[in-house]
Amino acid sequence: MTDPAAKLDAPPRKMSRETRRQQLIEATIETLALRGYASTTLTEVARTAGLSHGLVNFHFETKEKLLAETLLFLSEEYRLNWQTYLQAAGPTPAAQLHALLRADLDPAICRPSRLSAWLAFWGEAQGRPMYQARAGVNDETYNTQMEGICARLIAEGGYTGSPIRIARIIRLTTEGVWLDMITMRAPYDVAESQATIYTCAATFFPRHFGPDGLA
Amino acid sequence: MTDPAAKLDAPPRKMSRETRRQQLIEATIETLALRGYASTTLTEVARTAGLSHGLVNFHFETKEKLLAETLLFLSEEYRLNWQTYLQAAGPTPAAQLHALLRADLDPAICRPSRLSAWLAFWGEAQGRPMYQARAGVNDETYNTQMEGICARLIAEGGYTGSPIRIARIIRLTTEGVWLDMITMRAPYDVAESQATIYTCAATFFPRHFGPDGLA
DNA sequence: GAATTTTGATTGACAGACCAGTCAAAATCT
DNA sequence: AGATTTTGACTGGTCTGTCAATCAAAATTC
Repeated sequence: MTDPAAKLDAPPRKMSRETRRQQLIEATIETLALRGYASTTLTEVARTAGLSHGLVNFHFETKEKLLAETLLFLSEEYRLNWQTYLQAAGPTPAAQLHALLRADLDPAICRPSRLSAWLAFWGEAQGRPMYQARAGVNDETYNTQMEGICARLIAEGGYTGSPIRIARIIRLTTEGVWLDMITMRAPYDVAESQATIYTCAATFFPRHFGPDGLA
Repeated sequence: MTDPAAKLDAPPRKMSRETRRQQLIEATIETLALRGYASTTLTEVARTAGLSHGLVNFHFETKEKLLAETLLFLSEEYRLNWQTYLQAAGPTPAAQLHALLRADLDPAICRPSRLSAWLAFWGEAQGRPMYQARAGVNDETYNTQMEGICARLIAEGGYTGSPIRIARIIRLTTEGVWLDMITMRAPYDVAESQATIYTCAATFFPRHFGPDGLA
C-alpha cells in the first residue's frame, strides 16, 4: 500500500546502523543491570530492544564484541561527563574538585541501570584483560586529574597530607556510595550520598568544603 | 593389605561429609576467583577439588545451593574474623576501631581469592534476593558496631561530625582498597592499603590515629 | 580373625535444556 | 531492480542434573 499517513505514523522498520547499534547497547545495559552478566543472553538483549536475536550478530558479530562495545560506551560516557563538568568549572582547585564530585552525582551517570551494569562488568572482569584494558585507560586519566587537583588544593590552601592518598579516599568514597545504593546494603538516597561525599571532602579541606558542598 | 604405613600415606578415598563439603566450597572460591561467575562450572569446580563432577550434586544437590553455601561460608568467615579481633581489643573505642581496621587486613581475609570471589558474587547478585539476604545480615551487624564505636570515639574524644557518615566513609575506604587491589586499577600493595585506611581514620580522629596506626 | 554383608561415597556416561552463531528467505528501502 | 536490513529456524557445543554401576570401609556373621 502507498498510504502516506500509515508510513509516517509507524516507526521506520529500517534504521541507520549507528541508531541500531546504540539501541542494542542500551538494551545490553538494561539487561546486565536487570539479570546480571551470567544471565545476559543475546535473545534477552534483543527482546529488550524489541528486535530479533539475529540482528545482534548482524550488527556486532559476536556477543563478546557487543559486551566490549557496551563497556567502552559506558566508559566514554563517564569520561565525557566529568570532563564537561571540569571544563565548565573555574580555575581554582576547589571549584574543580567540586565539579568532579557533582559530575559523579549527575543523573545521567548516577542511576541504577548504569551503576549495576558497571558492577556486572567488574564482577566478571577478573582474568579478562580485554575488559580491564578498555576501562582502565579512562580511570587512569581520572585519577591523574583528581590527584593533581588535590595536590594544588593542598599547596594553595595550606593543607597537609599525601595528595595521592587523599585523592584515593575521595574516589573510593564516591565509588562506595554508588555500590551502597545499588546493592542497598545500607539503604540511602542520592541526597545522603552527596552529604557523605562532601563530608569526606570537608574533612580533608575544611576551609573549602562543608557537608553540603562548597564552603 | 593391612600395611598401616600405606594407609597413612595415601589419602582416604572416602571422607566425611563435612570434609568433602568444605573441600568443594574452597574449590568453588578458587574457581570463582580465577574464572569469574559466568565461567564457573560444576565440572571445573570438581576438577579444582580433584573430584568428579557427580560428587558436587551429591553433596549440594544443585549448583545454586553450592554457590549459596559458598557465599554463606565467606560471610561467616568474615564475621568471625572481625568479631575475634574486636573481642581481643580493649574497652576503649580507639582500640576497638583499630581492631576492626586490622581485622580487614588479616591475611585470611585480605587475599586475592577471597576478595575476587566476593566481587564475583556482588556482580551477579542483582535481582537475586537469595544472595543479598544471606550476606546482608552480617553486613548489618558490622555497620552497627562500626557506627557505635565511632559514636563513642566522637563523644569521648571531643570530636564533631556524624558518626554514621564517618563510619560509612571508613567502611567504604576499606572496601575500596580491596577493590583496587584485586582489579589493579591503581596498583598498590597491602602496606599502601593499610596506610590509606589509617590516613582516613587519622583525618577523622587525629588525636587517636596516625597514618601508621594508633597514635 | 577371616569371610561376608551392608552402607554410603564416588564415578562417569547420559539426557534434557539452553545458548551463540549461521544462513537462507523475507521484508524494506532507494 | 538492486542493496541492505531483518527474521527465525537450525546447528553444534556446553552445561546442569540424573542415575546405575562401582568401590572402599564399616558392620556383621561364622
